[in-house]
Amino acid sequence: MGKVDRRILKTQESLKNAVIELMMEKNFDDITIQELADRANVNRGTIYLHYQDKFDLLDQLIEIHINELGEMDAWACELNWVDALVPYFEYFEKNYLFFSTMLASKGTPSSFSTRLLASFMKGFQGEIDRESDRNAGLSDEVMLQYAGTAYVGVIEWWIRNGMPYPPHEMAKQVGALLERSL
Amino acid sequence: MGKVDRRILKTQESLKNAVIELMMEKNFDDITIQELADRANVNRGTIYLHYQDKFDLLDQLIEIHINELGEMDAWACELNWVDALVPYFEYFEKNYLFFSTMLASKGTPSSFSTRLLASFMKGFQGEIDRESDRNAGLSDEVMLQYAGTAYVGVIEWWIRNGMPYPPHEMAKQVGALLERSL
DNA sequence: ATAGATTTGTTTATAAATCAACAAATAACG
DNA sequence: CGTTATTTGTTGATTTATAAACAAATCTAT
Repeated sequence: MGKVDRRILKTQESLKNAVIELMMEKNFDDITIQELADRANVNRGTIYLHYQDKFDLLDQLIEIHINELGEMDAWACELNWVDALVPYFEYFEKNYLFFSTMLASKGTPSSFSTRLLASFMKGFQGEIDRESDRNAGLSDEVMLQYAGTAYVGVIEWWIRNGMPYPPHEMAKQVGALLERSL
Repeated sequence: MGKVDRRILKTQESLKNAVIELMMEKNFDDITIQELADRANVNRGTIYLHYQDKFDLLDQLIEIHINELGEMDAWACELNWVDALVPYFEYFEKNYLFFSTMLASKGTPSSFSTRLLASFMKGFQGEIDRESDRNAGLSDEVMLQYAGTAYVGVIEWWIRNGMPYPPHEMAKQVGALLERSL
């Protein structure tokens, strides 16, 4: 895709930061378009040039992160689980503000955790061990659901508790557990 | 004056921050217009919509601070010296990055210290004690030059040394000294 | 010194952001 | 309920920022 105009990127980043900031201060439903515009230092009308409404804005913000997480698969598919997880936890750490806000506000529209889970399960699909007979009698569906919810659950816990372990330590432990599960 | 378009303010602030940032990294003369544009995340041509060249940009940046310092006189003219100085040192502290960069780079065009000195001397003019005969035999010129250079000198020292005393302490000491000098 | 590469300052047309004004939808409240 | 106020989404005219291209000036090496 050709390069996007610099102004668009600036505006969108301001708005995305504004959403995160405001969501830390109040419920998403209580945020008004004017507030978003003020916080992002952008004209109210400008928002409508990019988004349908504030829900759309939040959706796109979520989508960006889901996509970025998805793209990390390509890099990781050659490594073992433990090493593959390191960049993920580093990503969570880097975008701590976003994830903690997203996972904290339970009333978030288009449930963030659900989308995260779906994304992870899709990423796990090719990784199930069918060469050995270790998983004979286990269905893909169950295994994916099992590993997916476990992974999301651990991330939620880690974020909510202020990231008590460094990313590489999390990768090591979670990687070992995932290896056993798939 | 009517309110300025939001885009103008954003662009100018980005550029002014960019100058300060780059001046901390390299000599002003070595900074290129393209670098400024990149750092400010602004098109190169946009710079010419606001400034003649990089010298003009720096000049206007300086002018803003000189003017803001000048406007503080109005607030302060009723107080004694010590109290009057507090907001000044708070201002220096708040804009630490600017002042330290400006006072550090000796090769700065349109010598910043000189302009600062002129501004202070002008502010001191009405403050010389002519009611008592304490200053009989002393010319305004000498007294202004004396107090002005002393004041600028102390500020330079304070900034260069990482502001070793809090603003109110500086105000107290410098205030006492200025009271004796004028 | 001079050939080659950067940097500069200007110009174009185009795209994006702005402001102000508006009616319609929602919320707040007596 | 009804009425006031707020928020929303859209519009149109205008301003600002953008990218790309250009010649001229300045820097850099050889």
